This record gives sequence, C-alpha cells and structure tokens, in this order.
Amino acid sequence: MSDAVLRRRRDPQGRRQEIVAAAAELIVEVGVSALTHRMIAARAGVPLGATTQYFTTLDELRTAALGHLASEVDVRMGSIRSAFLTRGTSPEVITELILQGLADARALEADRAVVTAAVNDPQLRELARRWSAELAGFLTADYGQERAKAASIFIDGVLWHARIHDEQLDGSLIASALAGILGAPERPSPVSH
Amino acid sequence: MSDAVLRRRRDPQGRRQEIVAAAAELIVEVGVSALTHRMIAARAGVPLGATTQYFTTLDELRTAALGHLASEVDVRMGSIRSAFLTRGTSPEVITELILQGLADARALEADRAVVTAAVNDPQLRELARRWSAELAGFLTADYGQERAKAASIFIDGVLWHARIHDEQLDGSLIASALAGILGAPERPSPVSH
Amino acid sequence: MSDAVLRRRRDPQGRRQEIVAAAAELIVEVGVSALTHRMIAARAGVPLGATTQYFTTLDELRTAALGHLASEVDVRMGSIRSAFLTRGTSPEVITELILQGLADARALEADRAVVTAAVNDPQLRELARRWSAELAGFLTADYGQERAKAASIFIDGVLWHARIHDEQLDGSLIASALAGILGAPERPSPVSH
Amino acid sequence: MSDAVLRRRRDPQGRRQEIVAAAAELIVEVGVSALTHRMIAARAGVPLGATTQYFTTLDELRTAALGHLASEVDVRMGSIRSAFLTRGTSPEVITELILQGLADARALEADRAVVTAAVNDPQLRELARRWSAELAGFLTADYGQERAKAASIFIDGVLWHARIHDEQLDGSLIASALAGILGAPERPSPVSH
DNA sequence: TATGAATGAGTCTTCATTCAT
DNA sequence: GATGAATGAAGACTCATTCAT
Repeated sequence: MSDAVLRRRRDPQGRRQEIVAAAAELIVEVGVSALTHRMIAARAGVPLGATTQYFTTLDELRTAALGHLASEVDVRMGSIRSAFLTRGTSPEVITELILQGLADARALEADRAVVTAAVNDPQLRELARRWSAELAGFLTADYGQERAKAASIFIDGVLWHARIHDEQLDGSLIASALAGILGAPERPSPVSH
Repeated sequence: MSDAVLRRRRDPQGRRQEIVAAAAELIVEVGVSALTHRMIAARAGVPLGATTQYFTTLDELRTAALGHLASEVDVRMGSIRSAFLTRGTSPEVITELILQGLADARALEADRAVVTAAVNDPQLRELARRWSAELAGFLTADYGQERAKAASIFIDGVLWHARIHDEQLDGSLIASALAGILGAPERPSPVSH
Repeated sequence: MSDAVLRRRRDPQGRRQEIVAAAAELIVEVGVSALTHRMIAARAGVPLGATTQYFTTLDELRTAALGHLASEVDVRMGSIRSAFLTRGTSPEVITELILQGLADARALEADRAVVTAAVNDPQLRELARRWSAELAGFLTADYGQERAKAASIFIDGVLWHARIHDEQLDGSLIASALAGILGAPERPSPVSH
Repeated sequence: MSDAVLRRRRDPQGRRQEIVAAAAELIVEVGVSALTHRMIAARAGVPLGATTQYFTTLDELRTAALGHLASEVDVRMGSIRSAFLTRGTSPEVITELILQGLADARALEADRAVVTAAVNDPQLRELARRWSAELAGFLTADYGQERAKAASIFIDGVLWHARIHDEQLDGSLIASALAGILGAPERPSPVSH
C-alpha cells in the first residue's frame, strides 16, 4: 500500500493511452520521422522506460500513434455519415461539414498528418484509400459513383488547400463547385426535402 | 598505405548535379525527413565525403534537392501554360494535360513530394501557393476567378488521389467534374473553337 | 543478436566521477583542446556512450573536468591558508609550502593545467585571478599589498618554472628571493616567533 | 608571360613565409591545436593546396609556425641582451625592458603562446628552457647564478600575470621586487654608473 | 608547379534498445 | 512491473592528405 503511493496509480491501459496520445500529438507537430522515445516520454510525462515497456519497438509505437490519429479521423467520418443521414447530402450540407472540418484545426492537422505519412507508408495508404472510398460511398446513393468520387476528390483538394494556404476558403466557392460536380441528384435524397 | 583507389575523373559541376539528383530521387521515394548523407552518397555512387564537399550541411543539400524538384514542376507548369495558349482551356484540354501529367510518374512524384514537404517548410509553401495561383490564373480569363480557383483545387485533389491510389483515374470523370466546376466560359476562349 | 555483453554494475554517481577524473587526467596530460570523447571513454574504461550520457556536450564535460582540477587547487589553497594561520608567513614557511606543492606533482599539474587553460577561458581566468588575489591576501597583513602581490607573482613564476624545467628548484633560492621581495614584516607576524 | 599574369608572381620563398606567418598569427589567436590547413590558407590568402605544397604535413607547418614565433622571441631576447650591454642590468633597466615587453601585446602573446604550447611539447620546452637560461645568463655576471635565476623566474611570473589579469602591473612594484631579489650587484656592473 | 577536387578516417552527438535494480 | 542507466550503432560534419589536372 505504501508502495502504491510512491508510484503512479497502476493503470497500464491508461498509461498506454497517454503514451499513444502524446506520440500522436507529436506526429502532428513535428512529423512521423522526427519521433523519438525520449520526446514521447517527455510529452506524456512518463519515464523513458515506460515507452519501451508498452511498445517493443519505436515503430510499433509509431504505428499505434498513427492508428490513434486514424481513429480520430474515423470518428469524424462517423459524424459526417450521421449528418448525411439526418440532413441529406446536398452541396450546402457537404459544404457546411467541410467548413466545420476546416475550423477544427486539430482535426485538420491529424487528417493531413496521416495522409502525408500515407504517401510513404503502405498501411496508411490503405487507410487513406478507405476514407476516400467511404466518403464517396456516402454520396453514391444520391449522385452515382462517378460524381461521388469526383466530389470526394475535390474535398481532398480543399483539405490540402487549407494546409498550404493561409487564407480561409469561401463557403460559396466550395458549394458552387460541389453543385457543379454533383449535378442534380440522380434520385431525390430521402432527407433533403 | 595500400590505397590503390582509383579516383573518379574530376567534374565538379557534374558531380554536384549527380548528388542533387540522387537526393531528389530519395526525397520522392522516402520523404524529405528520411534523407541521410549516407543514403544520398550510396545512391549517387559517390563517397560519403563528396556530399559534404558540395553542401555544407545536409539541410543545404535538402534545399537544393527540393529546388531541383521544384524546377521540374516549374518546367511542367510552363508547358501547361503554352498548351493552354495554343489549345485553349476547355475541360477536355485540361483533362488531357492532367492525364499526361499523371502518366509521367516521375513528374507526379516530384510535384507531390514538393507539396508534401511544403506543409512544414515556409519557403516551399510559398512555391506551392504560387503554382496554385498560376494554374488558377491560366483559367481566370475564361472562367472568372472563383471557378478557376475551384478547378485548381480539384486538380490538386486529383494529383493527391493519384499519389495515394493505385488505380488509374478515368478521364471522363475528370472532364465531367471540370465541366461542372467551370460551367460555361464567361467569354469564348479565343482558341477553343 | 549474440551480444552476451556483461554490463557494468550500476553506479551513476561513481561513473560520473570516473569520467570526470579521466577527463581531468587527460587535460593535465595533453591539454584541454586535445580532449575527445573517445579518449576520455578509453581512459575511464567506459563505453563511448557513457561520456555523452552524463554530459550533454563535450564542452560540458570539459568544464566539469576543469572544475574538478580547480577544486583540487582550492583544497590546496585552503591548506595553505591554515598553514599560514598556524605557522606564520615567514619566507621559510612559504618556501616549505611551495616545496611541498612542487613535490606533489599531481597538484602542480592540476594548477598549471587550469592556469594554462585560463588564458583562453574567461571563467577560468576569473578563478586564476581569485587564487592569485587569495594568495596575495594571505601575505598582505604582514607585508603590505605591494610586496604581497610581488611575492605571489614570484610564486607563480616558480610554479611555471617547475612545469617547464626538469631540474628541482633549490629551496634556498626560493627562500632568499622571497625574503628579498617581502623584506622585513611591516608588523611582527603573530605566530612566526 | 600571359600565364604569369594569371598566377601570383612566382616567389616560393615569399609564399612559404606568408603561410608560416599566417599560421603563427592563428596560433596566437586560437591556439596550436585549433590550427587547420583551411584556416591557414584563408588567413594567408593562398589556395588550400599551397599549404600542403610547402609543408608535407600539418604538423610540419605547425612546427614551422611555432619556430617563427620562437624567432620573434629570440629577436627580442637579442635586443634585451644589447640593452643590458649598453645600459647595464640595474633593476630599473630590467623593469623598463619588461614594461616595454608588456606594452608590445603582440610580442607578449607570441611569448605566451610558445610557452603555453611548451607545456605539452618537448621541443618547445627545450626552447623555453633556453630562453630562461639565457635571460638568467645576462644577469649572472652581475648578480651571481642564484639571484639571476630567481629574477628570471620572477620575470616569468610577471609575464604570466599580464596574460591572466587585465590590470596593468605597476613599474615600481616590479622594480622593488627585482631589487629585493637581486640585492646589491656582486661586482659593479660595467655600465650602470 | 599550382590548384582545388576527392576521399575516408575520425569527431561529436543522438537514440533505439536492452536490462540491472 | 517500473525505471532509468548502459551500450553501441548510426548520423552529421570536419579535415588532413592525396593527386588529377
């Protein structure tokens, strides 16, 4: 009991999470390749040994952290899906969701960090592809496969644009472009009217 | 000593180029942050010391390599401009140019490598922004600023898509999307008919 | 891997000391500017990495080693002071202390190493000045400031002489010179008779 | 002839001297161990290759430069000797010569650089010993061997003092100390009266 | 002969990883 | 289990030295 006070409360699962979260933060800030055990330990506020206790290699930890970021994106993806389900997939709704995404700097950075890393990481590429397909999938029912895919490509462009440019993209520009890409719904969206 | 090493023929200019080219290749393959002197020397087929003879620091070499890639993009940008001047800016022409770009894997990789690196490098960001603006600029005369910008964003999306996905993007998808985004020309393009 | 290496027993404090001591030895032997991590590690009998584990930079280690030597000098300075207090400051007593100092090769070397390094190191210069002033201070009460300072300068000369020449300096030479420099005590030393 | 214009005038001896002089300057400024070919070439305003053309190894060049400094000291030694011959060796004359020496910062630095280097260089030690003996020799005729040696030791102390302290040493302090050390001349100096 | 490019040994430093405590 | 000391493999960078031109 007296020993339990000296040490941090035993909570392996929680500690693991802290480490992963710290690593994820750092990936967003300095990039995947700059990660080090020491850096992560410092950020997480855990001793150096803890980082190797929970993850055999740095690579394993890196993977976990990237997975963590990916899951953040997944969460957002889920909320987009439910927004589409309740509010339809009109260009205006999509635009609003995009603007919301752009406003959440943290989420944007997480997303771009993962996608950037994906360029040189097969596993992440798969992930990025899945998201891309998922987004397109949401729109396919209403606009057909081709247009849905084109829209998802455009959205990807918007996200990259935000990462490189400082200016805020105009909502009407996005909405018009989406409208142009998507054209009229192939069959009436169940919710949009 | 028994170093009967045969030294390479002297050609400073050429050697410098070889090193930069090797570094550029590696940036494309493994990303900027994974670059090391050793890796570059091995790829260029020069001794380790040669990399530091021509570039005081690795950073300097990195910058030169990125510049090399950037200039490749600039060249392509120039050829796009002249294509627009002679053939107009109809969605079909744009699409054809994009497909040409996608077909040139090397060019695509150079472009994406620079843009990826741009996320964390102010100087490259500026460059990326300039390209973005340039591309939009080509289209502004015919379609107005808003649509031109939206089209350039879409094109950015297409390039990213190509980098992440293995499948070949369909030309008709691109053309339709561009047509949707650009709408009818505000005033007839002088060349397109 | 087959590294059946047997690791040294853990003793951070001790190891740190070993490293500093090895560095100090080497400064005495080869001078400050010739120090290298490898040399120190070899002398201390520790692996290369140990030297950087305990000292972030070589400069930090150098400073610690110089400090180590300086503290040795400080100790001797203290014993000189107490000798003066109990036995007075007659030229004979001073001479005896100097001869003792010269006999302790190790102490002599420490002193010379620090003073030599002081020529190009502001911090050490301050230290050397302090010792100089301290030594003169011991003698000021009995001989006045001027003569005390002259004596301390002479003593410095003696120490240098010993470092450069191999011959042993004669005690009577030192005593006579000191007697000539110091003249008669301004007021009777409380202990010397 | 037209080729002679492109290249520096052929003057091997002169060039060699320039290099040695540059090296000597640098030894005084940064110490023996910091010397590099490149540094010397830059200072001398000659191409890198010239430094290895005239000296097989850096060590050889270093030695030459140290010799150059030594010869400067030798010159001063000669002028001291002749001053003693014409003006005698009274404490006042010695003091004046010392003060002159201290005033010539360049000469002082040369002397200290050589002596400092001598601590770890057998060849230079020999040189330093010779100077020491020489100086003592000048005074031996008038004051006997013991006192002469004591005086030369004191003078060495004065030179070191000047290197470490910023304050200017008082002439009267030096003169008094020398008078105390030397006592009355054993036989009248031929010139001093 | 004079020059500076070429080479690789050696330096400092950082870290992943192992493992004693 | 938890911690941080221990180790050595790289990595960036500097330079003496060699030698093609």
